[in-house]
Amino acid sequence: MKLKIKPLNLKLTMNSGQPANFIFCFNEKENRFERIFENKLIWVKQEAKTNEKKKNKLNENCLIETNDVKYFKEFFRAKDDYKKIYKHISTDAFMKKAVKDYSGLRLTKNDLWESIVCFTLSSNNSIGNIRNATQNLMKKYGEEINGLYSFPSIEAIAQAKTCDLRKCKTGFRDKYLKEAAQKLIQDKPNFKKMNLNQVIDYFVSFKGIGLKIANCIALFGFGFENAFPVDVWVKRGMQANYFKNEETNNELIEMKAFNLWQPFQGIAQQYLFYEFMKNKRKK
DNA sequence: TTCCAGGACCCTG
DNA sequence: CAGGGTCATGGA
Repeated sequence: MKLKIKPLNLKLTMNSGQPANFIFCFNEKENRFERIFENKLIWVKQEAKTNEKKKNKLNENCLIETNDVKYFKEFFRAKDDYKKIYKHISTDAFMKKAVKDYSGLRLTKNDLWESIVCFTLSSNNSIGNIRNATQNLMKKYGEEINGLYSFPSIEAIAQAKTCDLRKCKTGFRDKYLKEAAQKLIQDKPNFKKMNLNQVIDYFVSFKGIGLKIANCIALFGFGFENAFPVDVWVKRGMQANYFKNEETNNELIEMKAFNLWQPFQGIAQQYLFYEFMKNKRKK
């Protein structure tokens, strides 16, 4: 079935630092992203007509094909009005360029438990390693369906042996995963009644989860688009653009982001991250 | 070999 | 509460 999501750059979105990057597999033969969800194979693809010269305008490149419209409507947050969002976060020349360069990068709504695992693994880690560890966990603790593996259940990780988690290349984060699963089972938190700050406070109480990762969970797992994860690159980018390149603290950075982009700080953050890192990585 | 990856913990002063 | 060492793992 066809689904219209406007705007959307599928590859950019799926390969960005969101949980999809770690969980979905790219099927080269079929040219599509696929995964197991609720015991069935779901997939999505987009005709790659994005030649470098043909910039993605809002109306272009928005048609995708999928076998699960419902899942991907929610996943891509189809209701988000990016025309309005782009206008709102294009506060200066830097952000205007970021929006232009990464047009079609969408915030995705991810499963909460999957988000917790992926971002717990992200601590002092690289994208490649996170992906590798996630896939290893899926192979060992997920269920095989059509040659792919589902994401491990909370119970499976709660009952896993720490040394077996370690064998999946989770590194020192092995115990964090197990403890998080056990804590969730024990707490039975009622997230529906929680606002952004309550969600962040709750997850910061987990071992291995600090403010940055808690904000990532709030942003990608809950869909709080006003969450604002501050990592090293966001900090540098914010300081370079809005603090005359002077050293500052996260509190002032969050306040600045609030003043500039509220309530879309989380989406602005993604664009700022990629635009700034593109130029500054490798010195 | 050394350094670093979209951090967080823990110990010091 | 600010600053630094430490934590697995793999790639450059």
